[in-house]
Amino acid sequence: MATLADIAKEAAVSPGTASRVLNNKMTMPISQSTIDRIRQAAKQLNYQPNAVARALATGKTRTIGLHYRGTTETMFLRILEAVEAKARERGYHLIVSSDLQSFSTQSAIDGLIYIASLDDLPVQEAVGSKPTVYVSPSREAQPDCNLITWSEFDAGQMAVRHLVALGHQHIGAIWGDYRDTKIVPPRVAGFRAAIVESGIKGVEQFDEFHPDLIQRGYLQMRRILEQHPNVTAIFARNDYLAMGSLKALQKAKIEVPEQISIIHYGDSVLSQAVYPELTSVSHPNAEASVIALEKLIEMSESGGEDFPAISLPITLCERASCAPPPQNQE
Amino acid sequence: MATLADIAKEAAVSPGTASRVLNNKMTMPISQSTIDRIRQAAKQLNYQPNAVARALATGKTRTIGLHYRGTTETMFLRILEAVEAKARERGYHLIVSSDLQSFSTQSAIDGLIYIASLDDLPVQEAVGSKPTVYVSPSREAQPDCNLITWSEFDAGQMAVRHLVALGHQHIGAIWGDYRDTKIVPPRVAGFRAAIVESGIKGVEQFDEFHPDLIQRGYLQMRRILEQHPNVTAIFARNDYLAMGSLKALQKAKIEVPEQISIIHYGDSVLSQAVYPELTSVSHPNAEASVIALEKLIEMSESGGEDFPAISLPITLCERASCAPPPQNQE
DNA sequence: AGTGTTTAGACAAGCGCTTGCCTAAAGTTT
DNA sequence: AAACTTTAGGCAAGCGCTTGTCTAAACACT
Repeated sequence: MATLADIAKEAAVSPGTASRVLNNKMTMPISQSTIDRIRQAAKQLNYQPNAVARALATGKTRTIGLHYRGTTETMFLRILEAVEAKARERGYHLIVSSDLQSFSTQSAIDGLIYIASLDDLPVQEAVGSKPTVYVSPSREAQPDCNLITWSEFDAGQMAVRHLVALGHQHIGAIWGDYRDTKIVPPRVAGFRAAIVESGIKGVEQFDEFHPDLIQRGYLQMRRILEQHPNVTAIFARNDYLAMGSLKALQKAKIEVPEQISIIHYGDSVLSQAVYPELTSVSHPNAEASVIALEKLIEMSESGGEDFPAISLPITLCERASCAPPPQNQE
Repeated sequence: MATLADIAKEAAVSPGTASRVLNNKMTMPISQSTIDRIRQAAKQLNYQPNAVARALATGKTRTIGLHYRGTTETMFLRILEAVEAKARERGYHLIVSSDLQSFSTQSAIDGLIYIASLDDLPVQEAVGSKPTVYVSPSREAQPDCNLITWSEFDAGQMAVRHLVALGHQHIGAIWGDYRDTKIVPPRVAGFRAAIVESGIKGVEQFDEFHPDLIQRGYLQMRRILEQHPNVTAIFARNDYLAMGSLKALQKAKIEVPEQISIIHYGDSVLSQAVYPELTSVSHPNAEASVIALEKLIEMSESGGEDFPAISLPITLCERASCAPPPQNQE
């Protein structure tokens, strides 16, 4: 492993000069011949700067922490790939952990992306003085909260509006159980608001607990089928619950979407893996995380200030699981 | 941010002594009172050692690179979580990237886990002198290859044997298209060997190209249905192809597993998200990656030597998609 | 020829931590 | 009491790189 001193010696210059040349930090005039000599020596010795030494000297590791947690699971790879591609483009590395502790102990990161899909309270303290950007839906937006967010209310509303537009008059919601989360309630509120605004009938289901979300969706769907046979469309709170609901319908030999339509929140690879492919309301988690990265880099490099919440739009992703309700019903 | 010098001053000792105490590296006797004083000063000043400086001094970053690539997608989170939990336990961090380049440029890792699900050729050069452990199925095992592997042949064989044990006599394989990979052929070989050993009929399908694997599975399943209506069981090469096959069956209103059974290779979250839940032959990718991590740490810390391939067993994960063939058929 | 201004690069002080080596005081042995 | 061993801890040299400051040569100008 060649060091800067090696190449300095080879090129007969001081390490300082070599450093400036190789980093293109020409804070002072340097003759072309010297530049060439240094560059060539570096090439010849296959010089790779020692990232650790550089980090110590500059105080920047060019590494960003990515903290994930919650039900992001099916989305995670998509987020990671997007963020990582951007990081690579900017010459950054990503340290990934689902444990905040591991970021506090070490100080090897320049900043932290905190993806809170559930309701973890962002603990500013935990990361010491490193800048942190939060990616989280519907959080209360304080002035300088460094938050990239989107509206869960809109998500609930959008789902219902889509179904209503198709002609549905009786919609069931599969909530799973959201008593322990803080981000689902706005989604529920959006659902309810849209139900009211459309003057249609909505039924909500959140009993039938089961530790496995897919199973929970299955059980709750069955309950809806038993108790509300006239429901023609279902809104599932997340992809796992949607999978469970679909299972229940398939098992009951109910055609989707001919007899019952399904729409759900949070489109992931799962949505496209099943038959029929699921129409979904999709949140901009990956995009938000990429923006978080860019903000973080900006904060770290140019001493950017804390910023107010940035809100991204929810989108509807139409696939095959929604159709107009059957004619001869209700 | 308190530095070691700060706490040394506070405790009225030299930084060197403080370092030894806080790292429990008592290479020399130190009085209890001094120890207490240092510990207390550290606590009081909320001392967090600077990981970068330590890394520079010791030559160890306590960070491992994780390089993933290929069709690992649906498995990835499982692998990551397993590896990360172990890393955390050992006080290590993980830098994740799907681009090898980003590891070669920086020297901020102590070692690299190279997960090659497809057929990337492990390029030793690319990572400089850092120890690398490969996680890959069925690769030729050289003496000191630092490889954690498993048998794809066994996987193909196990799938068929399971179906045969259930009474199937006519099995179809959905291969997708494996001309561009090096790891699928052994799986195919295992499939064929088991077909021959059982004296039953096997048909294989790998035309009908479509860039999307799920779609490809769908199309190929349809072909099998058309051309080999007597097939009673399907082995899908991977989870995406299995999803597509299942879709095709569901669309054709064929009951799984009552009319046709499905088994596939590579159990992931997808296997459990659909109805019926898919029986699968599952590879030890996550376990292998964890072992890779441990090996790497050992190599880095105790100067462990290169090691020969470690082969892990394939396992069968029985779920709901396989059953005996319908009685009245063939 | 003497003074002022560029130009080109050397020097060295860190960044914060680790660790081999050295020394002083205290205790032990005869 | 002299010589030796132990105990306790200081000292300082790095790790490899960055960067502010200083200097020597080269050039320009009267």
